[in-house]
Amino acid sequence: MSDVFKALADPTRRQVLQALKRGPKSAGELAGAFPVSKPTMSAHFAVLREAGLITAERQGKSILYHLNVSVLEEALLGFAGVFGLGSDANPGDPS
Amino acid sequence: MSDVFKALADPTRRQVLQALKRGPKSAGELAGAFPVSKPTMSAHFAVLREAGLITAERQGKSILYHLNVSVLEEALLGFAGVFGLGSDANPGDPS
DNA sequence: TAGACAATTAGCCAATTATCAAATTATTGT
DNA sequence: ACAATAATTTGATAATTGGCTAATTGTCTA
Repeated sequence: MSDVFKALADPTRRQVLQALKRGPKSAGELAGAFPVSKPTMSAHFAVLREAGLITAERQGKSILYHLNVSVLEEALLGFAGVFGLGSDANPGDPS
Repeated sequence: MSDVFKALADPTRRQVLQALKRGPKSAGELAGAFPVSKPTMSAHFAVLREAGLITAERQGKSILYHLNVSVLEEALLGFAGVFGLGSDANPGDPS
């Protein structure tokens, strides 16, 4: 879970996740949308992959990245829940 | 907002926030609860302060730290909302 | 005001991170 | 098999981070 928050600490990586919201995109397509080199983007993809936030799927010459919403949800809402935030009834200790 | 996610990237800092869930605690009290030196904890407090996640209040010799839940909520649920996660109806574009 | 206590700041080091250009791997089409 | 395309890996470097000890600042009390 720490890996997820570490991954989310970088603005570029958060934007990559948002870019994948609508559906999978290729590494090149994503790289083209940010003002950094392809190798740098590749490193960001690796961080996101290792956190489980995205998954890679080879499609011919390209590699398609998919957002893994459930991992994001578990981390974000899970942590929020500890503080009694979010939709939940009251999983945070109400003592 | 990036400051908040950066602050949340460190496990010790996340635990500090949880420790403050029940109410304010002094710097020393918090420092005593973690296996790192006081100066190191002080640096963590500074990061949390600059992110707006905690606020400091001098109380005699001690400094009391308060959790600022609203900042946490805004960051966590705000970002989650972008992905259509959370309690919200559907603020995420449902097109 | 001197001493004790609480916390931060200063100064340093090791490890990690973000970045790039160049080289490498993998795949497709000729 | 070769050339072209897509992406990653390698190798280098600068900046940031997390940690420590020692020194400093601020506050209380004797």
